[in-house]
Amino acid sequence: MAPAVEICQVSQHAGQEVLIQGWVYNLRTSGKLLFPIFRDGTGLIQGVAVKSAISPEVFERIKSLTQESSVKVTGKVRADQRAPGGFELDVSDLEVIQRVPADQPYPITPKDHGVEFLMDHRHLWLRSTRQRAILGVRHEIIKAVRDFFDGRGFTLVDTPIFTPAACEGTTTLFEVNYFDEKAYLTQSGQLYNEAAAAAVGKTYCFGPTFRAEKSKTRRHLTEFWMVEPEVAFAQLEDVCVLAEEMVALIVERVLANRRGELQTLERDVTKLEKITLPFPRLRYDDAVKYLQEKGGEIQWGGDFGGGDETILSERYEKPVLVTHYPAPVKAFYMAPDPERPELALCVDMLAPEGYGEIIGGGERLSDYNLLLHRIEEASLPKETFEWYLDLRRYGTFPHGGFGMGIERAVAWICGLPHVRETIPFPRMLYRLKP
RNA sequence: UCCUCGGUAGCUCAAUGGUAGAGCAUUCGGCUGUUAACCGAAGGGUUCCAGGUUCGAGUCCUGGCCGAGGAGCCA
Repeated sequence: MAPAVEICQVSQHAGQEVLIQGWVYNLRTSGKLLFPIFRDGTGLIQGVAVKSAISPEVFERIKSLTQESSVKVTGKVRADQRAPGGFELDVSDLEVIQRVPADQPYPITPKDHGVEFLMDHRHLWLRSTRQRAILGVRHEIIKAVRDFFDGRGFTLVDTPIFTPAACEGTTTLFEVNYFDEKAYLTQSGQLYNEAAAAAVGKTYCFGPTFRAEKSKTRRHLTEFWMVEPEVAFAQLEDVCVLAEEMVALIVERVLANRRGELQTLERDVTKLEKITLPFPRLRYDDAVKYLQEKGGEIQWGGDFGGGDETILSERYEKPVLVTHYPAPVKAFYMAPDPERPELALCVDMLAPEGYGEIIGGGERLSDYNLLLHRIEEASLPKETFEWYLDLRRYGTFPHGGFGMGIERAVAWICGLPHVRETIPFPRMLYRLKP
């Protein structure tokens, strides 16, 4: 029996007989020649079956294959310039695990499909070459993030998904029944990260977050994954440096390890190759001036709209760090600028090519009285924040951190028009299935 | 939530208010190097739903359902 080999490894088995286990990607016939293409999750390989070279039963079995039927194929690997992957398989035997019935064929054909149809068949759509490439890049980005923090002495501390209250207001929270009381699905691990930072100094969390925003745009999901580092005694500049170094590493790793995927996605890698340190910095004041010069409607004190972000991010070839926003547009826990208390010591990173905000963070408020005042000002329930206030009662400390939405980062690096393809099973305003 | 656009064969789309059609997919046939193969043939329809106008509605009107693009808000 020939050894089982993954398609990505066939180049090491040229001239040998191997067993490929996978699915039928496509089948072309030309009289007494058959060209089935197989995929196994690691790649594609074209098989060749010549009628005169194999048994009539095997020939008929291959000829009657349908798209996405599962098979075990035995054959000899041969280098061939005519084959799409450089190697093809001279099929000698084929076992059908399950033949997809012809009267109920695989719905996703190699032709065009609409968004709704593909989203309804997301569980099958994932098998396509393009979706597999995105999954690969997403994996690489997450691994790079983990390696980045692990390599710098950060401790991963998991934060809860059920929470008793909002981080930033309750209007955008998913409410769930928690026995006899209400709970909410977390929208950020931020507050818990601050507790963890006092325990381990440098921490990060990575997990799903939920926002019940009725946002229907190309950059919104109701469930998305976020990585959030928090560092004791870090100031705004430290946070900015941490953020840009993390993003630079992510891009470097994807370029180093996922060239093939980027090519599949037809990503212009020259744009990614320009993502080198340091990234440009821009204060909110100057950003507003720039936008006004460009004819924008924005007034000082307002937050940027999607169009504003696009204009700002298209000004640079690298991500830009925008700092010192007016405090009212930011979360209650942001530290004020000692020189201009109306400003927050915060930073947003806007990805280039109009991809918008991928990172938000800054220095946290460490003064007990001011934090209490902000909580009351925001009409937040003080009782549920008692534990958070404890962090200021018992050895309060300056600290800062940020959060990066994984899906927006994946969309940017892959060059995708919509975040729905960046996560295996997207949850959106009008999409809960499959 | 608001604005705009759309819903016709399994899929992608056509069809002046007048016989519902094409490509792909499926089935059958042809082809010994195909590259989303090609060539020939066949089967395949509650035109999203409910009303209305009309001699006649896929097409026009009203309401609903579903989806897409955008806005606000955000990562």
